[in-house]
Amino acid sequence: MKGHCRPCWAQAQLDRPTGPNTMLLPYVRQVRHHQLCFAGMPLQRTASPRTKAPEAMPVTRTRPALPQPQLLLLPDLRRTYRYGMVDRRDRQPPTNEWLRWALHLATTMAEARGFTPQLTRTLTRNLTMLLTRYVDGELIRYSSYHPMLTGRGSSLAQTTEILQTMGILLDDRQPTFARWLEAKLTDIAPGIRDETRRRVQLMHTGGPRTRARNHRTLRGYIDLLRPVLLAWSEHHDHLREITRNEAVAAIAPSHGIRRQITLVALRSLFSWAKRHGVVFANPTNRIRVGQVEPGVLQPLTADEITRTVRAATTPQARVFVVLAAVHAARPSAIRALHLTDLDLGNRRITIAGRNQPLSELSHQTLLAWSDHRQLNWPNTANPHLMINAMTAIGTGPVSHVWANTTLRGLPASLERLRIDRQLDEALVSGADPLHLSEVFDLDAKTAVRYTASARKLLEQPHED
DNA sequence: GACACACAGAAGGTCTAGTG
DNA sequence: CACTAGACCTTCTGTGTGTC
Repeated sequence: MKGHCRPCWAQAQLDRPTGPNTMLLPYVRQVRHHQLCFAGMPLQRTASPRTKAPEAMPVTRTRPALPQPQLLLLPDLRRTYRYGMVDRRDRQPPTNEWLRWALHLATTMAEARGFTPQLTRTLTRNLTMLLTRYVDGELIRYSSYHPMLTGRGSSLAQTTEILQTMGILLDDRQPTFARWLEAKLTDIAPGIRDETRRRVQLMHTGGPRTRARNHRTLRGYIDLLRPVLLAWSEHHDHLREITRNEAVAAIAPSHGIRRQITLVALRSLFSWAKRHGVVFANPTNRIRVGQVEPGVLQPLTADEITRTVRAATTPQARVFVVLAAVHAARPSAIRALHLTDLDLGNRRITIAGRNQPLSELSHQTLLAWSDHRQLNWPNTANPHLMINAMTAIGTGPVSHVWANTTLRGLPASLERLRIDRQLDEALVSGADPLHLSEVFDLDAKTAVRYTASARKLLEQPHED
């Protein structure tokens, strides 16, 4: 056993409980066992990060010795494909050790994640096709196999993941954000464009003194900045030529929140440019945004809520509606829920880090969903509570569109349900911000905003 | 120290094109 | 057919700062 897979050792490690919810345990066992049990391949011994265990814990495995990779492209994909169509019905292991390794990774992945037989076959075929004639030192370009696999409806993502795991993928896809940014910066004067690109890219990736911003935030900024930068490009070649008056004039046409964000984006750009010596002075200094008056949050009517509840006919829609309407959970928090966050035995759930009791309705809804999940995807390794046919073969969360699909077009969206729940609590509690903050773990200012709306509603009751 | 205001960013909703 | 990613617009939330 020394230096090789030891299922007994693995089992002993896995017999330790992993958390309050045991639903995940079989999957964890399966995945971790396969990570350890790599048949036919020697296992390297590594010391535990916490304790020195010189003769134990075979956790990482070796792969065929990989020389320094060179950009040696597959010369002729059609030829490669033809060679890939080898008849493997004799069940003999392939002679190429890279292909053997890839096929083992594929089998492991398929078993661990509960792939369908068809998906497993497709993945095997792809790898056979790509690696039958593979030789040490080659890198396989993503763009070289992408058109061929997509044309065949193959498991492109899984194939790419395995090549990446093996370290033989040359991912030449252009990042979506970079592509989008380039398109947005066209027709802008080079001196302005280049500095803006530098700033936005830095905000996107983050740096030693800059944390990475969400791409949606940056998209919002650029959408508002583009008309301003285009107008400046007609008369200027560089950011340092922009005066304070021009900055004021740039935000003058917009109003409300758009004006606010435009100024925030300009200020962010120029303050960075000033710090890095790109401009001599910051033209956005001392320009005030002005206060955007927050509106009064309005409660949903009984009819609106009824329509949404009736529309939620699928098990997953019921979970989203109940958690939003009863626990004021955000859709993103629901999508991020893991099985381990749910403790049906003790009737508790942890949403966004906050542990809370489950109501009877929530308990019943989640029980129904658990049954549905187990029935449809019994072998999935995805640790998320909410999964669908596509995410069941992976480990990621479902998309935000899927969460809203059944409620599309209805007045009471998940977000409205969440807000309505918090507003309702504010009305019932006599507009007490402390109570609201306690119940929903809200920031004090947010709680005050809700209670302010509640007070206005109590003074001027809604028509309904 | 309390408060109001300003700022910065995240996330929701919806639509469309593409993928498996 | 079910679903995702991306795009666009809108809205909500949390933190920082200036003033009294």
